Amino acid sequence: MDIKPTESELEILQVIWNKGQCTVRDVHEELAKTKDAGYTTTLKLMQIMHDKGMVERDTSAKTHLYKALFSQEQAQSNALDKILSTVFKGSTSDLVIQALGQHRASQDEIDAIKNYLNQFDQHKK
Amino acid sequence: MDIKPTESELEILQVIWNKGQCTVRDVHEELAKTKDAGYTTTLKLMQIMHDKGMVERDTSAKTHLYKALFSQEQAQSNALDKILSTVFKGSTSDLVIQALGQHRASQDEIDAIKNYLNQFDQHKK
DNA sequence: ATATTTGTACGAAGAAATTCGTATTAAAAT
DNA sequence: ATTTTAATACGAATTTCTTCGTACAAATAT
Repeated sequence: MDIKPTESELEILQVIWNKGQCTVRDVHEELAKTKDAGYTTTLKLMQIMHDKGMVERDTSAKTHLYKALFSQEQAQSNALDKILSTVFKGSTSDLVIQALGQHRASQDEIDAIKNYLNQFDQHKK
Repeated sequence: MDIKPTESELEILQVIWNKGQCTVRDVHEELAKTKDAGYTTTLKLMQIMHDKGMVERDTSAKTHLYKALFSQEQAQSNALDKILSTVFKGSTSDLVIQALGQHRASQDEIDAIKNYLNQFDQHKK
């Protein structure tokens, strides 16, 4: 499958990933908090996402229920690949260092990353 | 300034960042290696980028010379912000760990990151 | 039962990004 | 000098994304 959600599609997917399953209204109310778009706009977008095969939906009841057909992790992986190739010349370490420099991580987060790296070392050894 | 290059614009910027300075032909030949678009398409895009204030150009000679008006680092920073908010729920450590897991870093890269993290610690202390 | 509310379907307008053809001019080659 | 090549300018077609209005159907409230 071709995972390349547009900007608006990602906004919607985020809501779906959070709730696991959503009606159009769920998504719309969530988006309405930070944005103002009409209800039918959200509806249409979700229908298009369905046409594209990004989400599935249960139409057994009047109000349809949508689920994502790929995980947030897959989207993350894709997003990383994309920016790695478009702005980081493929250098993961550049990306990591820049990310850490830019958004101060908490000590816990830093520890988590260190642990991760250490695990890696042991594995290599 | 508003830095939000489109997909095609990023492809072009990459070439410009690499060479530092480019003619349309430079860019086009580079892109032609992996893509096939007409020369005037690239030209037009670069003109639009100029209109948008993304690049400057020296028109003193017949063949114009283009330079980026923002650095790759700025674009990186922007790209990171964007995917952090759209697919990583703002969690830098998630992003970092996923990036490391996905693209095996070399030992040198891992060391570089560790050093970076250690520096951070000392600073905090 | 009827009116209102809540939902989907869908066409179409609008906006943004991409692509390309043609005109024109400047430089280079013959 | 003239022809050919290489460049820019720019309008316009195309495609993709976004937004919204209107039509209609089902559920709910009166």
